Amino acid sequence: MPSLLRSSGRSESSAAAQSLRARGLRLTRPRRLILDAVQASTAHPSASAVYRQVRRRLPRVSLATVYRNLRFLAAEGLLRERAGASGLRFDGNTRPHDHFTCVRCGRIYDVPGGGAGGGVRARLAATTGFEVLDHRIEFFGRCGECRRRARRSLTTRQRRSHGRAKPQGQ
Amino acid sequence: MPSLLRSSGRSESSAAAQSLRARGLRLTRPRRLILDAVQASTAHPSASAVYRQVRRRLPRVSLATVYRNLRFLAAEGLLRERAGASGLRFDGNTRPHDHFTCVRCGRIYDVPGGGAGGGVRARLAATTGFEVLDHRIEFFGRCGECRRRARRSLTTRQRRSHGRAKPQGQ
DNA sequence: CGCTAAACGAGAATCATTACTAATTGAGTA
DNA sequence: TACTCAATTAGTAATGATTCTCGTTTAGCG
Repeated sequence: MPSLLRSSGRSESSAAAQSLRARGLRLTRPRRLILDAVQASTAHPSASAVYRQVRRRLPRVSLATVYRNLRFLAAEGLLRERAGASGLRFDGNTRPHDHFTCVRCGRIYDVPGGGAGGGVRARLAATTGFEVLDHRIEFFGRCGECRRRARRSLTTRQRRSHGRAKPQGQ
Repeated sequence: MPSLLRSSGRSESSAAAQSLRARGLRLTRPRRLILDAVQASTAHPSASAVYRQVRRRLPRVSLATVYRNLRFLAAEGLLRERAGASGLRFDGNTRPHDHFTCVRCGRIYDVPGGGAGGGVRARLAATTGFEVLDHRIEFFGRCGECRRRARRSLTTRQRRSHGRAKPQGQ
């Protein structure tokens, strides 16, 4: 059949695609969708979350393809990989920033950061003889939403004279 | 058989043991050996590294026991759990400190830290409405040993007019 | 078109971690 | 010292995430 309505028209013309092409690499449709899924999310998705998302548009995509490309895209610097208590996560925000993890709901928030980073890093470089190439700062605590929820249930508890509230995992 | 040569004499008298005992918990021999293994190491061992170590003195110990107790001891505050690119690691140093991971050899070093921490934390608490309970700072780069190694091979390379050095994983 | 390397999909294989269960052990008490 | 009960264990099965393999498809280029 002729090329009517071909979902992936001719080769990508985005900057990313061109940069890859120059090295004999391709920004295929699965790859593009995986990148989009991560970049569109602020939730620092896991590999399987990305898989679920990409599947909506490309139902036959394989989980292996998702893993393979998350790695690939991270190596190309188009996204960032980060390991934490909740396993591997991916971050479409490649600008320097810090993270805040809510210990109650498990959500990971981006926080402006960067500012203090330089100082922290300089301090270490001066102290040790190590060559510091990068650093990461993570905060743990309770996000605004969970603080409110906790306050509310605390009030309820006091009113009803009940036991302690049960925290829920992510 | 009667109790000749019982490897674990009478109950532990360490502060940790007593604190646990007060709550009906025990610092058993496997548990004690697991704690010792982590505390004796500066290498931030993985669960299986601890397993290998404990096995030397207690060959019949089970891997499940090691995992169970690493968790238990972390919950009791006797050691710290940390997740990173190289999976779950355990840290016998419960004082606040930061970490430096060498991207070449994979070793994780403790770095004094703490000092700058407070400021970093205060900044975030002020910026967002989040309640910050804890934070973690990690540095990445090349440790002294690896820098020396790199310099040496660089020299060699120059002498022989070769291509770029191949970094080796951890 | 036809070629070649890049990339894919499917499923097997691997690895770390957790769950389960019957047996053992420790600490207090009769 | 023996008894009892809950805590803890060893061993092993189950789970879940990630990686590997391999036969097939596809993009880009002559």
